[in-house]
Amino acid sequence: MPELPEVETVVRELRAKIRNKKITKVKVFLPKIVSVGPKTLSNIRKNNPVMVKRFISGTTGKIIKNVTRRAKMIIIDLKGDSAILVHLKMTGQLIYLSKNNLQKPLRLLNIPNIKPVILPSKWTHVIFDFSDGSKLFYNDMRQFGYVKLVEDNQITQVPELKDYGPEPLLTNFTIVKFVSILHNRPKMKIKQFLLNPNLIAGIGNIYSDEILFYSKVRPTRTVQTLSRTERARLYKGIKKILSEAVKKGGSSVGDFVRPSGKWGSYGKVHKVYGLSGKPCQICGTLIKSIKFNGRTSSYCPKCQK
DNA sequence: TATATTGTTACACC
DNA sequence: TGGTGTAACAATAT
Repeated sequence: MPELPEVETVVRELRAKIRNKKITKVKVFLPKIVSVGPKTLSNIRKNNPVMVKRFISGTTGKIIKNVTRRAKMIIIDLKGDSAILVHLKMTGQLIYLSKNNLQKPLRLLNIPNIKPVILPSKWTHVIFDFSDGSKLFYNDMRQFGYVKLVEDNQITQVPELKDYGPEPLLTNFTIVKFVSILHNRPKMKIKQFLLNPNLIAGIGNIYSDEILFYSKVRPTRTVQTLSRTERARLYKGIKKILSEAVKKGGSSVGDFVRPSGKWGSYGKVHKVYGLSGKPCQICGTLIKSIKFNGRTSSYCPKCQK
């Protein structure tokens, strides 16, 4: 379940591995995963065979200029004014293997007794081959993610990209900006606020729970009830929790693995997410799990007010 | 077999 | 018009 830190981890490792490499071959096993142009999701899902041809011809032979990120979107910049956008959604993976590692079995799920596999697996939907014999695999068990090719001049028309809020780890995301966004949404529950990508980009269910624990604020509080101190703690929490998770290479909950096939270690320091029924590490009170707005939230009833 | 899962969009309502 | 809340959607493992 990749959120900002996981996607950032993928982007950094991928950048180091595939920059300046040439795509020599592209294979698409599941047509609906790929698309061309700044389309909406509903248009992407049409399984268009012409789309697949255009995707393959538009990417084959191109050289990778850079790999960057906006919110949870991976942007693979190609020389010649186009880019491949990859959204991993719930269970997407981008796994890079050098020529020497292609036959090495990988444990692709963070489940103790899962069998190692050699790629492509049954969940591999797209493969990019590079000129040095290395390969990039797009795997996706739930098939919620997508890979789309856009011209650089279309990038601002991609709906999900143009609507994203500020990047929380950039220096231009200041406390003044944060407080003003809060101010515009007085009635929203803080959990929902943190999860909304149009307000702040890149925060999902794991890190919103962890940020709220750090800030000592319950997920059900509305924005207008938050004190000055709590707003400041939330701001600090967003920066701190996300940047520490990036340092540790993400959380590796569920299906997230790094392009190298290794796992991030932030999951080991989760304080509330996935710990429902376990004692709080600060006060020993049992972590509570509630569901609202269709999402599960875990929090400590004593530490979080 | 019913359910849980999550990022994002669609839509109804005020 | 735009903030807000809710439902829907993708597909599969358990």
